[in-house]
Amino acid sequence: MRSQVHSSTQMAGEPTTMSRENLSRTERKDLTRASLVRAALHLIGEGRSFTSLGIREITREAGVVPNAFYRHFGNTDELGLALVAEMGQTLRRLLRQARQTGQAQDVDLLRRSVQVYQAYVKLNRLLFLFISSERSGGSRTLRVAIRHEVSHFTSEMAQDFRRMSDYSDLSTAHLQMICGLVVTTMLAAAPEMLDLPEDQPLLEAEMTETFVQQLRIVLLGAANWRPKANRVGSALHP
Amino acid sequence: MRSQVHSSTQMAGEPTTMSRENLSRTERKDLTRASLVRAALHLIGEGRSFTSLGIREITREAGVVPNAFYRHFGNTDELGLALVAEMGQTLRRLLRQARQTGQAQDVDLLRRSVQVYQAYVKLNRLLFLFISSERSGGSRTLRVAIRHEVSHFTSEMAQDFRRMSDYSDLSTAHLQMICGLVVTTMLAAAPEMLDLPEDQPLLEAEMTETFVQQLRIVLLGAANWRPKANRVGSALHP
DNA sequence: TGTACATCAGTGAACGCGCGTTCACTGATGTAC
DNA sequence: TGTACATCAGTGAACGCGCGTTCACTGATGTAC
Repeated sequence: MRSQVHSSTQMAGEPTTMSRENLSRTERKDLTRASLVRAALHLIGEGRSFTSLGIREITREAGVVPNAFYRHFGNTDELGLALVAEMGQTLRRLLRQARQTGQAQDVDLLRRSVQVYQAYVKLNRLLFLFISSERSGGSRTLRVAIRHEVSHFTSEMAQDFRRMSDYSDLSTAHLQMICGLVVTTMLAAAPEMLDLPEDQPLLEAEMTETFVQQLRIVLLGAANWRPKANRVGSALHP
Repeated sequence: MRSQVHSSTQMAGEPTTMSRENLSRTERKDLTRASLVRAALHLIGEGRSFTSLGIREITREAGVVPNAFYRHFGNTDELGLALVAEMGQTLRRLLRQARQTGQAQDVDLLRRSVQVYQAYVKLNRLLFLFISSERSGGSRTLRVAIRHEVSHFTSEMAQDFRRMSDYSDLSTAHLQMICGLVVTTMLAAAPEMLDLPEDQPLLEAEMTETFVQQLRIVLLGAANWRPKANRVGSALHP
């Protein structure tokens, strides 16, 4: 293993420096794997799109020989799937935290949730950059995987909605449709949050406000909306 | 100019075969330029992402020597900007057509508009594939250009909303916010429409229905929503 | 109208480069006895 | 516990390939007189 220390950023995959000593072979392998994943994320953070990353580029960043890549992944898409999995976990954590926040009786549940979301997007900046761009940009494999995670997230959110009195009489399909709208709005907001210049708190507050208003409109609409009977039928036989 | 005929697809940029004869130099140049743009779109249609297209690949598809590319564009991003411009025109045409459709007194304006939109997405399939994937995936230059076209489109839509009685008392900023939500929903729906298998009319009807319901919820919410006074202030000084 | 010259869209060959992937290897870690 | 062998994460060199970009060019089109 090279001792080469590269780039000044903290590699989150390696808890402490020189931690490779006193580890089993499996543990060391996992560290290398993690550092490949972190390297890819780090390159994304420098403005590269995941799709355009190459094996040599990633291994160079991770401080490992190109060939070593194949001990962990068959190709870059497989590494991408690891990132998608991480994204799935992040979204699940997000929902859990939003739920806790919601249980404390709160004057403005929506605004609190938006703040939780915003904090999450900033905290997981690189992951959100990744999914924003690969959700429709990248390889078919990645797109399918991301869509899968997102629809899973939507379903979990629908479960939570079920418990709220405003929506308790809606069918599962309709709840899914409503949460789909919420999730679309959330995911569209993420890249805009990430593009904001750091030193513009006013712009950020404005954007947050717009985002809160949009979600409020969606929820207001959803609370007042009820399906008309037989609409699918009439769409099929107009 | 090579006489090589390649690929079985109709090149929309060349109105009739052998049309190059009897044309001025400028006209021929424009034809080549158009065929480069069509070539890029065609490759997108084969599942390639625009970001990953190379100059050699595009010129090969256009039946022209790699070097010729530089007579028309400095790099692939410049070609992308041509596609963005085309997209802008398409969106403006869409709005015009939706407006005409709306003027005929119609029992269900929203559903009609959705049908117009769906037809447009299918008709301009490759363009919508392009913007879906480059909107957050590609180069910074392209992203900015696309975002610019989209916000222009949003503003025009806000103008149209202003004339509707349900929203006539809202400020420009609020109309923009509402239309932003509508546009986000529309753009998110496009790739899903395009991913549908051709031979599944039931699935398509279901998706259309979901899409109509989502927009109905947004409009219903927007019609009932009115801004609370001083909200930005309270967000800034919580 | 005819001629001499300028322009310039597209050609064809060449370049250096970084890529993905292969191969045989090394030497520390793990395992069986 | 000690020894002999197997495993396998990471190495280093090499390969063939397609890429972007350059250069001098060709010959039809356009222009000036």
